[in-house]
Parts: sequence; C-alpha cells; structure tokens
Amino acid sequence: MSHIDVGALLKHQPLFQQLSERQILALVSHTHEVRGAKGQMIFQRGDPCEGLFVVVYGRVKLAIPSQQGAEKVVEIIHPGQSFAEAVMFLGRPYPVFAQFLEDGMLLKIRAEGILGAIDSDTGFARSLLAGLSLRLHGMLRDVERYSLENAQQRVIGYLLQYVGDTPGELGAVVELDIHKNLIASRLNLTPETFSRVLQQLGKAGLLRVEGKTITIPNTAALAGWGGE
Amino acid sequence: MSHIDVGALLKHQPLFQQLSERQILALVSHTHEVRGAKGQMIFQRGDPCEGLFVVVYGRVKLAIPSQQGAEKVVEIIHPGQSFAEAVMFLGRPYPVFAQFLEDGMLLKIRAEGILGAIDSDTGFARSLLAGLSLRLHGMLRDVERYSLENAQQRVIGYLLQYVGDTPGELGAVVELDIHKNLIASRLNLTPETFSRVLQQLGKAGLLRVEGKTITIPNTAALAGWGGE
DNA sequence: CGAAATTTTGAGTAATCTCAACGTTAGTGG
DNA sequence: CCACTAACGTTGAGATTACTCAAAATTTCG
Repeated sequence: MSHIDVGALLKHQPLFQQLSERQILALVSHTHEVRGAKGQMIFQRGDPCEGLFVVVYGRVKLAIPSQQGAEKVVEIIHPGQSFAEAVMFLGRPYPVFAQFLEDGMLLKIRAEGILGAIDSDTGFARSLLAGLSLRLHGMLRDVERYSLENAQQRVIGYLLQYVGDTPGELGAVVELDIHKNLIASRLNLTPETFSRVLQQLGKAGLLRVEGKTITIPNTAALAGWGGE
Repeated sequence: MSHIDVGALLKHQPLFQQLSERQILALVSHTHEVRGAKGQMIFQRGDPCEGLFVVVYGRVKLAIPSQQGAEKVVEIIHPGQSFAEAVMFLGRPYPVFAQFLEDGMLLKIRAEGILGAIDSDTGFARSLLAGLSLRLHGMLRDVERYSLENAQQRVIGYLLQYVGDTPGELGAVVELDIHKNLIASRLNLTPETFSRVLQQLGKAGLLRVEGKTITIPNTAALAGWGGE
C-alpha cells in the first residue's frame, strides 16, 4: 500500500505545475514520502535542514518553542503549500519546528532536486521567488498586526480574512478550522484573552459565537468597529 | 556631474557580483539613479511598485505608517543591500514606505531587467532566492522576539547583535548608528520604555550608556541576565 | 462512556503605554 | 562661528491592556 506514484503527486502540487514531465521525473529521484499521524513531529527547531516539504494532505503547524511548554504558532500550512524553502536555500538549521495537525502526508524534496529544477526552468525559479515573496508579505502583515493593533483588532482582522468578499452580502459565517488556542497563539494572545475578546464582540452584537462557528451579521460593522 | 557609470555601480553591488559584463550591460538599460536628501520619501505605502532598489550610499528606512503620525520601523537598509524585491515579484503596491535616513543614492531596477537576468543566469536566481530567504528569516526572528521576549530581552538581543563575537574578549562597545526612537520602534517599544530599559540595565551594572555609545563590560553577563 | 484536552470565566497582577514636563543634542541660518 | 530652534531623549506619575493563576464547564477523542 505504501507504493504511490510520487511523480503524479508532485505534478499536482501548485509549485510544480509548470514543470515538464521530464523535469518532474528528475525531481522524483530526490523526493520521498513522509507520512505521519496527528501530533507527530516532522522536524524540531535546530535540526539540520534536509530539503523542502510539500503538503499532500493533512495540515502542518509551524511553531517556535519557548520555555515551560508554551509555543508560538508561526503558520499553519495547508495541502498544496510548501514550507522550509527559505531554510533550504540558506542551509541553516530549522528556526521552527513542524508538526502534523492531523494524519497527513508530505513530500520531502532534497535541495539538489530543487536547485536542479531551478537551473532547468527559470519559470520554476520565478515560482519559488513568488512563493517566498508571498510568505514574506504574510509575515510582514503579521508584524504589522502585532505592532500596531490591539487584541480586538487582531481578532477582527483574523475573522475578516475568512469571509469571502461577496459584494451585496452583509453577513458571513466563519468556521474556525483549527483549535482556538492555536488561533490565539497565531495572534499573539493567550487563549483566555482570545476567548474574552470573542465574548466581548458577541455582547456588542457584532457576532455570535457557537463553538467553532462564528456568525457575523454585518461584516462592515465588524470591520469598522472602534471598540466603543 | 549627474552622469555616472551605472554599470560600474551595479557591478559592485553584492547582489550582482556573479553577473557577467554582458549581463550587467543588459541591466543598465532598466536602471536609473535615484538621489535624495535626508528625510526624502522614496515611495509611499500603497504606491504601485516599479521595481527593486539597491542602495549605493546612504541608509534607508522602511516603515509602516499608523494613525496620528506614529510609525513602525520594519527595517533599516544599508548600502549594498536591496529592498522591494518581494513586492516586485508580486506586482502589488508597496506595503511599507521608504525614506532616506541621510542624503543617499539608489539604483532603481525595473522588473523586466531583473526577470531577464534571472532567465540568463540561474546563479542570479539563486542569489535572489537566498536574499529573500535571508530577509524571511530576519522577519521570523523579529516575530519571535515580539512574541516571546519582554522589553529587556529585546533590548539586550538588539545590543548583542552588534558585538563582534571576538572570543576571549569579555567586553564590547556598541555605537548606536541610528536614533534611539528608531531602535525603539524596531523593537516594538515606545522611546520611553527603551530609555528606561537602558537606564535599568545601566543601574544593574550590565552596561554604561553615554549618548549613542553603549559600553558592555561583560557581554556574557548581559546575555545571561534574567532580570533579577 | 470516560479521560484528556480545550474553552470559558473570575479575580488579581504586572508590563508597557500615555501624557506631560524638562533636559539635551543636533542642525540651521544669520 | 554662534545662537537659536526643532527634534530627540529622559524622567515621573498614572492609566490600561493583556497576562497569570485558578477553577469550572464544555468538547473531543479514544
């Protein structure tokens, strides 16, 4: 059961869309599957970097460990996304650890494979550059939020990310697809503060919290809320 | 006086070291000088991106504007470094503004030039990837600091960045080469808090503050300080 | 169904910010 | 070159946001 067509998997990942059959084949020899169960570590912070990863299915948590078991969630990686590219190019140890959020499967591609693909296809190089640029921008937006926004604004911003901008529709329903303590960590908040902010916004009539389901009657009102 | 050999300037920038004479020439046609006086804006947040910049001399501040004139300093760019690469690859408006910290000169290179260089030299593509990776890591370290460290630790970390790690030497002198309010902003602190932390560390005997000169008698003691 | 993890709620605390005043440095123009 | 002014930096007192610790309620998962 463990024999799968790695080439076919690679071909369907966004990052490799533009590679030719031939180039995919070249990558295959540098690739191998990594399967893991929920909670399993993929690598620890400080481990030597062996290549980049592409998520086939399952989600992955990237986080920084800190004292007394606390951790800071840096990013949640979804299927189709890749991670650890930057580390690969620098040849440094991982600055974060990676862990399966649920049973999942990854492809690990060694640096030689990626570097080879860059040399054989400048379009691929551009894809990588675009991917890194995107990540950099995401991180910049995080920095902006941590620096300039308070707890309420960060929570509101997070929720609004998930409302599809359907013009004409005032309201929205956001389904939180990860645990609230992970969201809190992403937002640099304690779980307690995150919970309180949600309750607070609920009492202000801006949203309704039912477990992982957040109903926002009027997204514009939520977006424009000053905290009165 | 305004005619300068742009090619020669380009050739001496770290980013373009590996390009051939021919490739540099190709870049020149996409490049033009930008000179500016201290305090002058290079671009505003939201401006359309026209290319990437390389600093020839002078330093540049990248920052995010916020309400009532406050601003969050994201990075200080030194001569030889480039900025706005990520924005160029994404074709988005600038997420930060850029301003000369002193009289300076930049080279602005339009996207076509860079994309052409990527296509003609995969080594250059790798350089760009490494550069973006480095920036991403720097930003990750910032996030880590904002998230997991308190004011004292952030200040200590900042100072220790600037001590050359000369083994055998206990002490060090750090010359702050930018205004303290910029450092404070970089560290996500108010100028008041930054000042107080420095005084506090001074009273604890860990360092001595004389204007922009910080003397650290024992860097290991400063690094290991818990805040007692 | 039961144990473990997550989430909520409450009360008190601590770190950092805000506002205000004063001192100092640096840059400008006469 | 000096005097002046504006920007920068320090200090104090008080306010405030978000955190910590603790316990109860709820959900999730085996």
